[in-house]
Amino acid sequence: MDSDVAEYLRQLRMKVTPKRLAIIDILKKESGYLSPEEIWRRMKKRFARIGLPTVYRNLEELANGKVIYRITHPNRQLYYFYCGNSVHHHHFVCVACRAVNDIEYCAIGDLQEEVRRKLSGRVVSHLLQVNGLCRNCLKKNYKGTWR
Amino acid sequence: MDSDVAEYLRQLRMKVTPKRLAIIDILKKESGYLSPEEIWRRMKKRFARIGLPTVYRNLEELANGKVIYRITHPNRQLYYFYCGNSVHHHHFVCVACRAVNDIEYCAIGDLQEEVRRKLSGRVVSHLLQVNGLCRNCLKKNYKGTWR
DNA sequence: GCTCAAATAAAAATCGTTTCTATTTAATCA
DNA sequence: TGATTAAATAGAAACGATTTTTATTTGAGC
Ligand SMILES: [Mn+2]
Ligand SMILES: [Mn+2]
Ligand SMILES: [Zn+2]
Ligand SMILES: [Zn+2]
Repeated sequence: MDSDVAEYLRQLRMKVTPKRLAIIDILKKESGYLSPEEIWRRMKKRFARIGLPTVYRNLEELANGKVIYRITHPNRQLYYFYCGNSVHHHHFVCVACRAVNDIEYCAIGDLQEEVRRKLSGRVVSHLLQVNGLCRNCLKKNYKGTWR
Repeated sequence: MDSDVAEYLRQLRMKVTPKRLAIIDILKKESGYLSPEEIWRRMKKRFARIGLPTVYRNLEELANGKVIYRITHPNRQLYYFYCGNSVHHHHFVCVACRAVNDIEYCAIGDLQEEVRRKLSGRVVSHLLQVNGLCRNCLKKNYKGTWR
């Protein structure tokens, strides 16, 4: 359970430090995305000394290693969430409660096809994020602006 | 040609100022996206006095009015481009030369369907951007990192 | 032309993020 | 185990893209 993560970190040639594990644990327990500062606040409950730059650095490294992911937020600040799903997929983000859920559908095949046929170009990466209101926030009739 | 823009600005209740028109004109003439500072540099060739905050403010307001659009860049800074296509579509962005081309294909119907069926949620917006190398940069064998 | 809200210039501030440097720690191996 | 060493960290400082502020100018309506 936690040893998967440790093993995965070793594969990435990253040291298995208590703070790294804690950051992953915090994100695992959260259903939605968090900002570096929010993660830092939670870290301060677990560690007497923990610097904000450490949180930033680890978040970036973990995202590089695909242990965690970023969402694209209209305020253009950084937000991260944990996702253990290793097959290609995208995300449905609740703009009210910040919950992140997997979306299986991806039309990259058709997109590549159109780029090749009409533009003679080559697709290198793509970004698909679906935003909206999750089941719960829909029930609560949340007036949806981004959080 | 330029009066379309003026008319459209009036519809948006925005004053038709020379600087606003110049910003749109600069973006229209560009095949790719530009940063606020790059637009400012071009503006300084046309106006003796032009402040960077004016450029920022106008870019945001024009984007709100859908006269221009943003791209999502990995460095999380602001970039804008002009697009006159008024039907729903997405963009293919060349990471080498910054060219932006329209993509017609959009699977929003299927995505909404999946969100409703599997998550009982409601889609409010979606973000689809395809990145890669355009025809020309492919020819030049450009080693593609983002610009 | 006159009026007034909107737009602007210029300077300053903001603040999320990154960099720097000395210190600590995890991993390796004797 | 203890020594070694590169990676990780704390804390302070810097950074810089973007935003705010205030006085001045300008476009639109009459
Ligand atoms: Mn996922
Ligand atoms: Mn377009
Ligand atoms: Zn995909
Ligand atoms: Zn779409």
